[in-house]
Amino acid sequence: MPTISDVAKLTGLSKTTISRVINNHQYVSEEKRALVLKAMQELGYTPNPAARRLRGQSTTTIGVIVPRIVNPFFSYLVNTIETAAYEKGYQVIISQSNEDAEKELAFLQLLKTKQVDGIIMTAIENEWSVIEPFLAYGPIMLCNEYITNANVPIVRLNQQKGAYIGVKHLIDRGHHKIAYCTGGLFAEDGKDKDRNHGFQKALKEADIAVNTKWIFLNQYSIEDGKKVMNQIMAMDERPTAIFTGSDEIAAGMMIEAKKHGLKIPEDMAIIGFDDQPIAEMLEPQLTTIRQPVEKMGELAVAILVDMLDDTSLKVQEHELPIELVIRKTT
Amino acid sequence: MPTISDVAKLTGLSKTTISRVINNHQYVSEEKRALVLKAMQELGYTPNPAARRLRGQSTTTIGVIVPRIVNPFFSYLVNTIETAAYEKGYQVIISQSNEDAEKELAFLQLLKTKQVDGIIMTAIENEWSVIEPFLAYGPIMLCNEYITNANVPIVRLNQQKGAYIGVKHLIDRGHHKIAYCTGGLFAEDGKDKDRNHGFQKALKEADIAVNTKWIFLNQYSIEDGKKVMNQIMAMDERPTAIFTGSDEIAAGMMIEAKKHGLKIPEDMAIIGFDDQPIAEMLEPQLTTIRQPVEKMGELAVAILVDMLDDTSLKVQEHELPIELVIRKTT
DNA sequence: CTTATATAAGAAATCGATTTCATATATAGT
DNA sequence: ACTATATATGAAATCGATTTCTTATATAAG
Repeated sequence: MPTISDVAKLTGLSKTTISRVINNHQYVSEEKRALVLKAMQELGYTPNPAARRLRGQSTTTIGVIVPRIVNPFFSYLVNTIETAAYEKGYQVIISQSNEDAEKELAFLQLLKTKQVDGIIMTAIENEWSVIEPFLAYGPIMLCNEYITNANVPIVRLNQQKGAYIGVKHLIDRGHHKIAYCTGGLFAEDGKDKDRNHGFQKALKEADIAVNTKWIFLNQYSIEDGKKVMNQIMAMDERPTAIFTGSDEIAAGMMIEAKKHGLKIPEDMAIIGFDDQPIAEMLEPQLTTIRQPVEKMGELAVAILVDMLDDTSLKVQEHELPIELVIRKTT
Repeated sequence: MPTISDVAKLTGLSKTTISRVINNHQYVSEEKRALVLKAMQELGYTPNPAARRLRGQSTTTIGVIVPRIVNPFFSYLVNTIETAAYEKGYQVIISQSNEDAEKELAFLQLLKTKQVDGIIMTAIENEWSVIEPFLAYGPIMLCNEYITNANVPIVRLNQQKGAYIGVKHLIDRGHHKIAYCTGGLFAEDGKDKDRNHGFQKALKEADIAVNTKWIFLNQYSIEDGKKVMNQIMAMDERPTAIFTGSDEIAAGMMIEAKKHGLKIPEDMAIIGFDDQPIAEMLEPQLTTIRQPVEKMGELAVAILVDMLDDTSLKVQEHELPIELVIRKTT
C-alpha cells in the first residue's frame, strides 16, 4: 500500500502539500495540485482511514442498531439507511440488539472508540440514562422508536394516530369486541405507549370498555401471532376483530385462524401494521397501517450527516405521516 | 477519552507495560498486571482502535456484501453472520451491491484501507480478475454465490442438485411443459450456471426438450414474477408448471395467476427456491427448495475468522445439503 | 563464582495521516 | 518605496497505540 510519503517522494513535494490536495485546502497552486493528483492516480494511493481517524478526523462510518434484521420492517429501514449513507460517502456498521441491553451497550462503545461517527438507534433496550453519556463522543439519533425527553434528534411516526385510525376503522366496520396484540410489555414511553393511547382513545370515543382478556402485549413474530390466535380460539367469548402491532403478527394469526376454519374478515377481522410486502401476498390481502420506511431512513441519515458536518446544529424532531391501507381483512 | 498514557501516568508505569497487559504479553509481574487492570477499570479506558489499526493490528471488523438486504434470503444470511461475528468479537460492515459493480468495488476498498479484516461476498458483480488483487490486503471468501476457479474459501450449496430435484419433482407429478424463471442472465459460472445444468439434466433424463419460450432469465423480485406470469398468460401454448429461482418470484407469480383465475396447483404448479417464511404464508403453501441459511452464515464466519487467526490456513470449500420441501403448490 | 538465560520494565521509533508553526514570495495599498 | 496581506510550501509535532531496542535484575547452569 502506498502512503502519503510515497506520493510526496514521487512528486518531490512535502507530505503537507499532498495532504492539502487530499483535503482540498486553499493555497495550493494548480500546477502542484495536478501533479499530486496524477501521482496519486499512478500509485493507486488511498489515504489510510486509520491514520485519519487517529487524527480525530471522521470515520465516514455510521452505526445502526436494529432489533433484528430479519424483521422486514427493519431490513427495509436498513436498506434505505445504507443506500442514503453510501450516497453521502458513509459506510454502515450494523448490529442487532436482539432485545439484549448488553449488546446494545457494546455497540454504543463504537462511538466512544471512534469507530463510528454517529449512531442511529431504531430500537432502545437500555435506560436513557445509560445511553446519554455516550452523546459526549458523538451524535446519536432515534429513528422509529423514541423517548420523549431525550435531547437528541428523532425521526418518528405518529404512532398514536396509527393505532387510532386502525381501531377506528374496525369500529366503523361495526366491531365492538376488539383485541389488541402488539409489542412492548410495560411501555411507559415511546412508540408502544403512543399506540396504546391511540387504541384506548378510539375505544373510548365509541364508548367501548377495554376487555383486558383481549390485550396481548410483548408479541412480535409470526409465531407469536399463531400462539395468540390459539389462545383466542380457546376462549369462551372471542373478539370479532384484532388490531396487531405488525404485519407479521397478523400473518401468524391469519394462518392459524384459517386452520381453525375461521373466515377472514367475516368471522374475524384482522388489521396489521407496517404494510410490508407480505401484506399484499396474504390471502385475503391484509388491511394495515403503512409506515413510510424509506422517508424515515433517508431523513435519519440526512439529519445525522448534518449534525456531523455542523456540530452546533440544534436538535430536530420529525413526525412523518402514517396512513391506513384498507385491503380485504377488514 | 483516557489514553494509554493516562493509564501509564496513573499507575506510574510506562506505556509499554500497559500495552503488554492489554495484549497479554509475557513478562509482566502479577502485581503490575493487577495494578494496570485496576487503573484501566477506574479510568474507563478502552484502547483506541484507530491507533491499533494504524499499527497494523486487526480491526475486528468484517465486511459483508449482499445484493439487497430486503431480500429475506439475504437478511437471514446477514442475521446469522452478524450474530456469529458478534460472538467472536467482530463488528459487521454491510453493503448492498444492488447489482452495481462500482459499488462492490468501492466496498472492496475497505479491505485495502484496512477498515475491515476480511470480506464475505454473498454475490459477485465484478469479474474475478478485478476482485482478486484485493486478496493481497486480506482474506475474501464467497458464501452462497461462487466462482469455480477462484482460489478462496467457498461456502455454497449444491445448486445443481437443488434445481434438479425441483424439476424432477415436477416431472414426477406428470408435468412435461415446464417453465424456468430465475436470476442470472448469461451465467457462465457459479450458482446460476449450476441451476441451469440441474434444470437441463432433469429434462434430459425425462426426454423432454427445452422450450426456450418458457425460459425467463434475469428475474428476481415479486414484481418480476408478476410480469412473467402475465407474459405466460398471454401465450398460446402455456407451461403447466414453473420452476422459479426464489420464493419471491414464485409469490409474484401466484398473486398474478390467481388474478387470472388459475388454480394452483391444478392449472399451474409452481415451485420456489429458498424456503423463506413467506413460503408458508402463501395460499396454497409453496413447495420450495430449502437452503440452510443459518449454517452457511455461521460456517462462513468461522472460516473467515480462522483465516484471520492463522493466515497460513489452506483454502477450504464447503458444500451444504439442499432439500425439497413439498407443500401445496405442486 | 562466573556465565548464560529467563524475567521484568522502560525509552524511543513507528504506523500514516493532519495540523501548527515558520518561511518565502507575490500582490496590493498608501 | 515600504508595509500589509494573500498565496504557496515545508519541517516538525501530533494523534494513541504497538514494537523494537535496551537495560536491569533474578535464576539456573557449569
